[in-house]
Amino acid sequence: MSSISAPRGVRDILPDESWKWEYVFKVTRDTARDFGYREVHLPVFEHTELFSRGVGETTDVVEKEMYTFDDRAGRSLTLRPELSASMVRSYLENRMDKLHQPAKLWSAGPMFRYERPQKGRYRQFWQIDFEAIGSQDPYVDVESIAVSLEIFRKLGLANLEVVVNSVGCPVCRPVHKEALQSFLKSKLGDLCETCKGRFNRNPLRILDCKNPVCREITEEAPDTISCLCAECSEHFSAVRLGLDRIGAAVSVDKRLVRGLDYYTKTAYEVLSGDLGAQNAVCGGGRYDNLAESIGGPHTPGVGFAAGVERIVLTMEQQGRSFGEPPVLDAYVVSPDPSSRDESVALLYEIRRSGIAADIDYMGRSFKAQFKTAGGSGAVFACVLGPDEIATGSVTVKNLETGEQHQLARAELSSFIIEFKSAKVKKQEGNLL
RNA sequence: GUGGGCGUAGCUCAAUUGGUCAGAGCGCUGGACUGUGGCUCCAGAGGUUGGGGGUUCAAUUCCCCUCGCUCACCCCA
Repeated sequence: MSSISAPRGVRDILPDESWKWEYVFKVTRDTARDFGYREVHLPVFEHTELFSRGVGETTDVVEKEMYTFDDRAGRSLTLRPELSASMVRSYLENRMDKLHQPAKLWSAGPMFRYERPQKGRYRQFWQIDFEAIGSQDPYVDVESIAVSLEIFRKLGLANLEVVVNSVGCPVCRPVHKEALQSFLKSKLGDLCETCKGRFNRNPLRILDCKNPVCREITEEAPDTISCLCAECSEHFSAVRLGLDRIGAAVSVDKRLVRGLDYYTKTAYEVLSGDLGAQNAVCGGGRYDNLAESIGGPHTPGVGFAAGVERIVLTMEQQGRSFGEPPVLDAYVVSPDPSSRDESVALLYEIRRSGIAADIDYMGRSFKAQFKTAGGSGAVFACVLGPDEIATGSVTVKNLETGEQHQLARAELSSFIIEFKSAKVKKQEGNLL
């Protein structure tokens, strides 16, 4: 095959899968409404500076994973690798600080990172993102975590591990950094190569290293929690208390460190036990300095992002329901070429009444049309041939029961609609 | 960016220790008396065995390169 294929690391979400995504988005949308978050649509590319300053120059994401290019006017633009920076940019640019606070916003869409593709890791991947900007109340942290857990609960996700930590603020971070560096100084030679590099640039990440040797060494290392300033410490206990109060099963992981520089205080992650190495299904936290780092006034904020591919993957792994896939209500069958025009007219008639319907466009035989009708998932086959035209009727066959009768053509739509609503009621009855 | 595994019809896979026309199931298309699907039966279409090069009388099977997939490192959603 010499035809063009999709670039590495991206994939097509085809109909057999897209309806599952729809379900995830529906649950997300409903939950957003329940929690008072409103949807925004943000651009897929931004000024490169937004990310280099917002996310952090020394982060892996910015250093080696961004899709950056110059546009025709020579501006450096970047395909967004994450959403928080854009969300805060939008908040500032649209003066949302003048509106009711905090601004509770959510969004969903594709993100782009140049990484080696792997299970649950793509170069274009979808995130759902929730941000609450403008408040430093610990209960907003709690709510942010709660939103994500509620979405996962509704989706039926199990085998999740929710971990939380506090990474401090500009006051306590340097204290911890120093304590950590002086602790590690003598052991520097034993650390893995990447951690040696991290020692000066980003020592915090050494705590997060999965290398067993590094883990061993950092076992006794000072954690962020022990170095928190009074304010951060108080905030963290309030968050934990709040989580407790709402009954969220969350454990503290002192080693949890997020990869993006803007996080302050609360950091949290939701891990799935049914994914491979890429097991983070959701990550987030507080970022009280993000707005400042991109040139705005000091503005506190908390949020999280969840990976849609990973959510769907986990759900599939766990055999969760995605609701019902969309199917047609009716398939119009034309027994004879002479009646096709009328059949098409009927098709549009019933579609206009809100019935999902289709017809053959391949010149198939009568028999084959029925076969297609059966395969389409439609409950009804509606036959309109010379006989029916002569009597102003249409023959309706219930493809599930095999029952068939002739109706006046004008009654067809209401017949199908009534059947559908009766079916829905029956399903609801079964649920009760 | 680094390593391991893999790459045969639309899909899932088989086969040739290098040698006649590369197979099956599912799917697709058509048929099994005239206007009725799902089951069954029959038939058909569809592959220069990811692409390129090399070794050989001969390669889908061996070697190299490349592209892609996959898993792990890394990173994270």
